[in-house]
Amino acid sequence: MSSTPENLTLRERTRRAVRAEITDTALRLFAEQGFEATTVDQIASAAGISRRSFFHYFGSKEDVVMGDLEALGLRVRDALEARPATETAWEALSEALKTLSGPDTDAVTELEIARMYSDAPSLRAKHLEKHLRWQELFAPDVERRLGIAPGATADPRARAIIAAALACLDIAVEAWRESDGAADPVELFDAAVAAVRA
Amino acid sequence: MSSTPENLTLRERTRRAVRAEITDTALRLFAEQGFEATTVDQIASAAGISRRSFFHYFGSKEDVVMGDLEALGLRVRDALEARPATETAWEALSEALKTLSGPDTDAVTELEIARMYSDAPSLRAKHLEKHLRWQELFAPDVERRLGIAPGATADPRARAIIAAALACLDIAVEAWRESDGAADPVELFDAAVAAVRA
DNA sequence: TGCAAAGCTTGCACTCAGTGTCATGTTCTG
DNA sequence: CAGAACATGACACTGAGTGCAAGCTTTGCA
Repeated sequence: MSSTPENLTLRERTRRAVRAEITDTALRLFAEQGFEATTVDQIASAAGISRRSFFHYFGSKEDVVMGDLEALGLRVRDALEARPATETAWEALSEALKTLSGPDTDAVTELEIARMYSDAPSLRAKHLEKHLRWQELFAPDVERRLGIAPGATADPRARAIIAAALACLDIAVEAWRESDGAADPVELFDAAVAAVRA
Repeated sequence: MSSTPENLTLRERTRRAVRAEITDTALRLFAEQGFEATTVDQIASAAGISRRSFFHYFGSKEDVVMGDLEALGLRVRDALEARPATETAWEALSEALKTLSGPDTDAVTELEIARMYSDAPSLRAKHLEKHLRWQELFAPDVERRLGIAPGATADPRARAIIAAALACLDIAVEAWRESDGAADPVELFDAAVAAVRA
């Protein structure tokens, strides 16, 4: 279920190819010069497109690094909704989030990206913004598990649990980066969750 | 311990006065036109200073709204360290954070600010950034309470608890804003914490 | 009291991100 | 093949934020 299904329109295929090309170019430049020191003009001309076209593909410089967090969020949501109804909100959420650390993720690139986050405030900021989106995505399921009428009230409980779980995720990734990829991210995440729930 | 001690140099006093003046002007404009629709030029000329001077007082447009979150963080840290050593990390943190909701806070202004957050992404982003700073501020005390050697390891536990507590705080404020200030923020916070720790 | 250092204000010029518009070309659909 | 839909790039523009230098005021010290 990945890598460019052939039964796609030409436009769509080139679009994806160009997008990938921009991403590769940009990540290379970021790794070489740092995120902030790299301008959109540099990325565009290195990728052989115009500055304007860059912004047809990505809403912001940050978006290149973030990848498709929206799609990732949807995947996690699906994993969450697939967990048995008998599991508590915390259990189901934790397990769903662990699907992010699949074997298909490229650890080296991930580590490079994680390192960028640590010295580019605007990147961290956008990332946290995305988590706010995820919060809404996961809320219905978590509310169901808590037995709250969905979306009806301004009940903070579901959102609090989700936000806490996402915080654990971020902390785990951060600790993983600090260990230079040596530590096991899932273990770190479990440790974080355990500490929060103790 | 507030409002312009008189034994201060003239420069310092004027500096504070100007800063306050800019803040008032800016908040008024933000309330009238919205945060994003208000430009720094507008704020500067409405406050009777040059655009350049504005940036001598505030690092960014967002900073005007945020106030002195750094100082606030220090206050919370002090409150945290003043809690009895017998309290758990969660207990101490919760109580320390509740000092933010003192009787001296102007609910009307706070509500207006909270509303701005909800429709200005850059504002939310900067706010979350500040919380990252708070995390470092609170970490030593929390590590002590957990019995972790301070700062030595990449142990995620202290950071996770702090991040979770701050998430509860944000969620509580958000819910409070949604209730238009009707609900009790401390109750909302407690509900959030209870849900997370359940 | 007077003078030098330090600080404040401002204008100007600059970089960079991001957006709107429009003309030109390419691909898709029927 | 015609027309719709989309892609591209050029141009011009806004708005945030920074560096620099000139001219002023305050302050601290001799």
